[in-house]
Amino acid sequence: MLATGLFSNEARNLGKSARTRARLMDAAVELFARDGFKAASVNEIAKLAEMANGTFYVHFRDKREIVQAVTLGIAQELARQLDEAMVDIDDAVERVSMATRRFLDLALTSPDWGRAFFRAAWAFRDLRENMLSFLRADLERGRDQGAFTVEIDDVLIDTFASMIMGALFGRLAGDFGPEAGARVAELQLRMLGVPPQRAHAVANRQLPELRLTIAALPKQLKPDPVPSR
Amino acid sequence: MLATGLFSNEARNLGKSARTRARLMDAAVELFARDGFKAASVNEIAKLAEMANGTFYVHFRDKREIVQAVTLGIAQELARQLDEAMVDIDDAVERVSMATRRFLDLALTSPDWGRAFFRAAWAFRDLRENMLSFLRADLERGRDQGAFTVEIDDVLIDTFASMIMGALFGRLAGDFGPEAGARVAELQLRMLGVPPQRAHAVANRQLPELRLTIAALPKQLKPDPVPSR
Amino acid sequence: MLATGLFSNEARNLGKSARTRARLMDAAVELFARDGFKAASVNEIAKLAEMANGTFYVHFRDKREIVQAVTLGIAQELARQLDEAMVDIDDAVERVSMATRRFLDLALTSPDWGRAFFRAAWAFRDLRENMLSFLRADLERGRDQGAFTVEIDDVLIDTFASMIMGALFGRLAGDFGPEAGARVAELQLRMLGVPPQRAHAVANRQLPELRLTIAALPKQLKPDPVPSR
Amino acid sequence: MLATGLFSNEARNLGKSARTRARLMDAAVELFARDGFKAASVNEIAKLAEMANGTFYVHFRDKREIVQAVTLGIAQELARQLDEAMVDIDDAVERVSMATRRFLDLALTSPDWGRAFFRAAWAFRDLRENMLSFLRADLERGRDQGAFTVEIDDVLIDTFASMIMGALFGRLAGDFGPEAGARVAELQLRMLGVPPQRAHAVANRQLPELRLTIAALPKQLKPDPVPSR
DNA sequence: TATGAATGAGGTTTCATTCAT
DNA sequence: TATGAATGAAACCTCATTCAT
Repeated sequence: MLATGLFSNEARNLGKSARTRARLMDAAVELFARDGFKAASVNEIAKLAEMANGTFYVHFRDKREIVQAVTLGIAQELARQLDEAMVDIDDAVERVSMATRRFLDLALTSPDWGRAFFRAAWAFRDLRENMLSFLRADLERGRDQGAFTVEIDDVLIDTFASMIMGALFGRLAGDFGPEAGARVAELQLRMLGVPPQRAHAVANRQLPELRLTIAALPKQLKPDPVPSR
Repeated sequence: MLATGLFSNEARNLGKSARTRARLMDAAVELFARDGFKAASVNEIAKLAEMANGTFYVHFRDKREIVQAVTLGIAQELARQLDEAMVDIDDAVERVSMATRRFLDLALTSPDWGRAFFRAAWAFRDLRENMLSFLRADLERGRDQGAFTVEIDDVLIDTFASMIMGALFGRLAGDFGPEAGARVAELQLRMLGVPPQRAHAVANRQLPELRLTIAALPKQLKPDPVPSR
Repeated sequence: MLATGLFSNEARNLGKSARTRARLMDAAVELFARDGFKAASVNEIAKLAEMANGTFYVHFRDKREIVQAVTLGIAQELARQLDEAMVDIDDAVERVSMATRRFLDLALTSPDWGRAFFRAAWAFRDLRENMLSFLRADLERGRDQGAFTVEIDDVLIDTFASMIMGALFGRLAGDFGPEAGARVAELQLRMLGVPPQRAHAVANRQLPELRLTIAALPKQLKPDPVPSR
Repeated sequence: MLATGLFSNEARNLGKSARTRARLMDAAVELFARDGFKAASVNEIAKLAEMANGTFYVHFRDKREIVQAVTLGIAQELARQLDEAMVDIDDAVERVSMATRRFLDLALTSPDWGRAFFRAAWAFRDLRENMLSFLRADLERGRDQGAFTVEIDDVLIDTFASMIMGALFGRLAGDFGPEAGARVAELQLRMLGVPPQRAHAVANRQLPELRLTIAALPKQLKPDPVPSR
């Protein structure tokens, strides 16, 4: 019955409608990851979710809406889990390293989510800016703590994010193994001005096991006008 | 007559067939940049190139083929020009800074090319690896010259490339101005272990004016099996 | 709660089932008037009636049935009210003038009803013939009273009706004002052979105020085989 | 091969594209007549025209466009033929009688055209007003010649047209025979103030045989905002 | 080579209707 | 009675590709 996707899991205790909607979203994630937002067809989503194509439109006004729901759902869930994982950490150097490494772990927990997130990151400015604002806070914290010697500006933040996304891509493509997260975190810390030894030490510190929890549902998101799909 | 695109320019002294083909490629670049590879339609390409849709298939076996031709053509041309710009430089620190800054300048000379390149970079592994091999050479040179203290591995190279691509995206989206290239180059040098002052100095050194030349034509390219489209 | 339509009003003292049915019919009239029989959708009718779409099929076997019910209901109600308004009039000249003028007034009391009636008139032969039989009686009365010099045949009756429908259309479209009824009645009387002065006088006579009452419910109606939809 | 419709006939000496387009228009007329503009489907039109559904969109941007082309084509052709038939007649009484009778003859030459015209008349204000302007000219001529005693206003013209349309409907529905045209013309003349004997005489005068000729092609037309389909 | 009409599979979306609750 | 999720046929339209000229 395939009710195995993460959205279905989140919705397993909700009403029938919510569960059907979640099944569609799970199917959509899978196809978005494989084919992209544009190439994935509504009919195929419905077929993969094992329901009639008309059913799709009972739950989503149109294709745009499921793209938004899936995208936002993934972003929110990743952000929530990342936040949870970092709640106890105060040191900015640790936080920045943790953010990169944990984010990659989380996004790779379900490669479909990772792939869909990767696509969405280029397509939706809202989502991008939302993620970047968290990053900015930690980078500024590091500057204020005197740990980072580099100036914090938009280019830095964006570049920092690009390094993470590059690592995500490499891992999804199978080019890199699990150690890539630590490696990229180390490079980031070097870039920020953390002394090489400390950068290496912090970035390679053993992380506590990843404990996954499940949560809420999405709302809104509007696509970039320009460089999307 | 629109014979103004870069491919048409390259082909201006070739036979009629080559010139027709080039006009199609110029039209394709424009539409690929605006709509993506999937959404750009063959009919629209032919219309923009001011010829009958059937003519398209005289010059390309199918849509895949023009995507490859355009993509590879752009990559080769960018690589050629970049190479030319760097031919006299020996110092790896200078080379690496120059590569990032010049590449961005070149790719933004024609935003359509930049956009098409950006899309292609994620879609075609061959193209990616081709670009990365040049990078690797310069990074290893820097290590051998004792300028870079960081270990050179695949993750580093890929990360370095991601930083460039992130900057390209930001510039195409209008988020960054022309200074972004120098800024990213500086961040890269810091990451590689170049002392901050030198990194800043080299990355912000005045560049010789960009002199554009025109050249050769493409052949082959196969798309990634997995995370493309 | 919108229980304000004419059918709901008629059914206000009946059982709950009848009232629900009436609410659906009121919603249907509104949408039929706006969109036509074909374009009005069952889901939209139910939504406008503020109930679940499934409820529709508790009260009507299918869409055809509500079209018939609404159509016949409107026709019967218009005929009843027209009849009531004319019950005291004996002179055929007065009756014919009154029929045209009052019918237009009645049909325009609720533009939705007028529009729906207009559409139905071309679509349902039964309804048409039902209306025409009343007309025939008055025309024959006029002939027998010596007021009309024209021969009474099917073409005359139909033509007479067409003049009314044309006026209805013009008024619904906003092309004509309230005076159109008198004008058309005058033209009809001239056509029938009433002397112009008398035609003018009778057609422009002040009408007693329109007093609306409410009444019964529909049953049956079958669509024309040929030139409908 | 069905290349028998009137549009195909008109286009029989034109290029292949025009002939295909005409075949589609002939098929469309047939289906519009039977099912209405809304209910007739593009796929069915293509099927009836014996071509692939995609071919439809080679010749028409969308369904609206073929509705306009067919509608305007019919109206123009009917107007042209009617004009031709009346070119030698000066007497307004004769002209008015001729217009009604000949129009009905023409429209019934091809019942599909008649039916499509009937539908279009209610749906497209432009078309309606175009036809009415010809009518107005003849009615004013009659007034100026002293033949009509009635006042010429919008309601009169519209009513006059409604009488014709009513007769067309009756003939299409099979309710009336060929004599209906003369009968309606007589009623119209009576309405206008022509003395009954003259009205009868003129309306029943033998008409010269109908000689059909073929002609030009359509351009433009926009649908009514309000009371259409 | 070049043309452009023709094809038909497949995309998104709507909608009358059914059915389990 | 009432609900509303589910269905699947069918609507409009797009597009890569073929083919006769």
